[in-house]
Amino acid sequence: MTGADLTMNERSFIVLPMPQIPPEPSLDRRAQILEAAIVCFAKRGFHQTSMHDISAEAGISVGLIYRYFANKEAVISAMADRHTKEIKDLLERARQAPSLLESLEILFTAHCCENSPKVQSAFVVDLYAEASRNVAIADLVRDVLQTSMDGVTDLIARSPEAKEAATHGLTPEELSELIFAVARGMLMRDVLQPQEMTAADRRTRQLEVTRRLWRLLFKTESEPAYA
Amino acid sequence: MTGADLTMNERSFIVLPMPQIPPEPSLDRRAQILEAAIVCFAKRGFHQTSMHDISAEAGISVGLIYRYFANKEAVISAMADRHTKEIKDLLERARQAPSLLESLEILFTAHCCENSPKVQSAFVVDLYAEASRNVAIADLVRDVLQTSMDGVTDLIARSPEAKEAATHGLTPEELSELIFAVARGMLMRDVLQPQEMTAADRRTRQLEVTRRLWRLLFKTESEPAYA
Amino acid sequence: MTGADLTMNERSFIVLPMPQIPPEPSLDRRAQILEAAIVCFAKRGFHQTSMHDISAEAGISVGLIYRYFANKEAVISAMADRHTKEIKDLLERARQAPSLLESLEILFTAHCCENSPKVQSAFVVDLYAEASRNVAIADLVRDVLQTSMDGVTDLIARSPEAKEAATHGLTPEELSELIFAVARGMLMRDVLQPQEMTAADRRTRQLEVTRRLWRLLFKTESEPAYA
Amino acid sequence: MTGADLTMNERSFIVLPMPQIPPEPSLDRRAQILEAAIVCFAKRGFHQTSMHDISAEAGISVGLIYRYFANKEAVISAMADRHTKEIKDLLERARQAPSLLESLEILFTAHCCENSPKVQSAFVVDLYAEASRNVAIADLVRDVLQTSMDGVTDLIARSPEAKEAATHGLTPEELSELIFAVARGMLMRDVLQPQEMTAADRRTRQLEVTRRLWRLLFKTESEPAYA
DNA sequence: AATGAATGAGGCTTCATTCAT
DNA sequence: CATGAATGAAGCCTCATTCAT
Repeated sequence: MTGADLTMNERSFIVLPMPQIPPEPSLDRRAQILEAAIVCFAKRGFHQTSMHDISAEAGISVGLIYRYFANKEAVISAMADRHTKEIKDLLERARQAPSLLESLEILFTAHCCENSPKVQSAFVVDLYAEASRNVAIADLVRDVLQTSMDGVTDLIARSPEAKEAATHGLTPEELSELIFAVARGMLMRDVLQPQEMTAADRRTRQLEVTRRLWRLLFKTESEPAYA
Repeated sequence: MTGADLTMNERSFIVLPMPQIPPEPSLDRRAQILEAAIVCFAKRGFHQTSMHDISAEAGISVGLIYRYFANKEAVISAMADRHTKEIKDLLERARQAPSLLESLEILFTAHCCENSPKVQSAFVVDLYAEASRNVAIADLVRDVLQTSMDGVTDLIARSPEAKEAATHGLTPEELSELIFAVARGMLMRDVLQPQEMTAADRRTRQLEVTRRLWRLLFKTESEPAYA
Repeated sequence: MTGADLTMNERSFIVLPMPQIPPEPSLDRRAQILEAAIVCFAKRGFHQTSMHDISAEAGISVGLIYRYFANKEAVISAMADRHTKEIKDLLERARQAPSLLESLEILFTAHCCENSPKVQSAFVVDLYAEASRNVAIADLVRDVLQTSMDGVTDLIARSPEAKEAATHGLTPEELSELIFAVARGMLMRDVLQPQEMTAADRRTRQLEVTRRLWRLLFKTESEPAYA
Repeated sequence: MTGADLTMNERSFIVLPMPQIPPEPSLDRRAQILEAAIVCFAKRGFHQTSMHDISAEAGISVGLIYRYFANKEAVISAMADRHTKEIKDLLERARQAPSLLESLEILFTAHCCENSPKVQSAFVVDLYAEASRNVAIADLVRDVLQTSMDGVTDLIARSPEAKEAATHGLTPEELSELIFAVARGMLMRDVLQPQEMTAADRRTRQLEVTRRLWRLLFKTESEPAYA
């Protein structure tokens, strides 16, 4: 694993999603509204975001939102659905990475993208907060989490690295659980960072933790320590 | 680690905090209000909780809250302060545990207390969400986190177990960071659990993860697997 | 007066208006819209009916309504005009009845028609309510009322039954006024009936009152009581 | 029945209710709000009256209304309840009149009071309109109507005038039904009168009709015609 | 100290109306 | 001629905050 890999990963984020999205003119109205909504939600939280905030961010009138969403609750739900899809996409991308380490790097750095972070950390924390009092959201989040964890469990089970390594008597499932706990924990920490911190800086920190975790879980003692 | 240890940990929660607090009659009004506030905040979140909710929960009038707090913002801040103190108490208690494992168990199960969890997971997630848009809260949370991490770093550095163990080339600080990431991640997961889940069940799950993590970080390969 | 008469009256409603109106394809758009409007108005009232309700009921777009009516107010006005015409038609039909009693029966049962009551009681009550705050509507309703009353006054004046009868020292005009008061009062009562009540049941009740009134006004004491 | 009686009746309305009501300062808030509400409702109708209209008329803030009523619907309901009580009071007053004619006069002129008409005709018409689409209101109106009719049926049954008179083979119940139909019908007509018409003028017209009706129903042919 | 009545700004939502297609 | 997306004003309601008692 060298600096070259890092660059490659970085490109895979920046190059893939951006090109086919022209600013957002012909983009479906629902999508446009959700795009505006996540900006507001990440900035102010669900319940401090007013419908006016969203409409202003989207550059449309308030009333128009109601042509696409029954009410504010529905916007939040749709937002949660969108998040679900993005997480699943992310998982898919992680699955296709050439190595387990790179898979983890993808998962851990999804929110560190200058232009279109797949995962806005503040939004996700808010989503969990909402889940604690909205059963529908809780179900949805639990589901996407389970799917993701299953995916990573699978990844680990198939991974030659993982097999070789002494996995400390932990099952792939347990390893996956630990990995996701760390990922959530790091996301939570991310919201404490000053807003000025760049995506690149966040990414650097995340990669450090990712590699540390990877070494811990999948490197045998005999091998020379990484880096 | 036996059933006895478990009981001991449990007592350390229930016995310690209760005695010096006679139910809450002469108890300072501020404390009474904060007590009511956290119930509401955990149930509904900061911004869905109205001042009336708090006054009703406390059994006093709305106006009275304003005699003790400048405004709602101040209640949230005071709440965050109180949380800070509780976390620091928790750290203190963890420091005094006879072993590193037990220290970790204390840290990981603070929110699994039937009667008065020191740490309400929903509240903490909300606090982080708030931190993402309120610099004062962010500073405070960052500070308490740093203090806690420093404490655990120190604990690890002093721990004979840790020293003996091959710590995979990770510094005590890095280990501490990982531990807190997992702790936060597990807290976040906790809010997804159905409300019906008992404190005991939550605790069991937390202890499993704690021990798994401890084994991973501090047990050398040569030693026989735990349990 | 027998069952046969009743049937005849009934037919006079169903047979007369329908034929020249082929369902409503080539039917003028205005009429189509008004047809939809009265359904909505009777169901929800003028001001709880939205333009969208009307357009949906008519199976057209909202915008199209504005091609035929300047605004909602204009729809209500046109509706009132339509009502005026229907009342005048009704009067004409009543005039042509073979006897005064039958004339009254027609007037009193206009709103008890299964398929297309000429007079929807809820609508009429709403129209009067509107009249109380909209001078234009008030003028129109007053006018149609006056015309109708004049018609009935005339009918009474010409009626042999009425002449024969001791009319209690009341002029035809006064008798007409009383008749219309009762008619309005019964219409008002009709809106209290449960929606499930059939047109036939309503009609039966109306006929009872009509005959009672007729007996009262136009039967001499000496004659044997009716029915 | 002479002019003297008329004067007496008139006084009985104006003198009785007014004295004990000082403007309306200490008057219960609920009552104050309802007082403002009926003014607005009579002027604009239920659904064109905004909560702001009511608050402005009452000289209070909008929010305060919600301390006394759950929502607008509740204001309308309370208004309907109040109307129920007023009608029952009216009935009581009518019962105590020395003669049947005077009872009827009271019932027919309740809405013709300069300062505080017991019955605002526009409001009542609106109430019936509302009843046609709100079952709760319909039940209430039906109930008060039944009670009133029963009261008058009873009055008729006891009345010596009525017994003497040939009541045309109509039962007291049927007579009562007819009387209330006329009363409702006259109320409905009242909303067509220009707003400028004074209470005195309305009253005069109502008294004419009342006496005409009374003569019709309760005077035997043999007696000399009234007036 | 304590109450809770009162205020009014602000949020969600609806709907009459317009207008580009 | 017809559509329905779009606007924005206005209505209902909540709630933080104040203040007279």
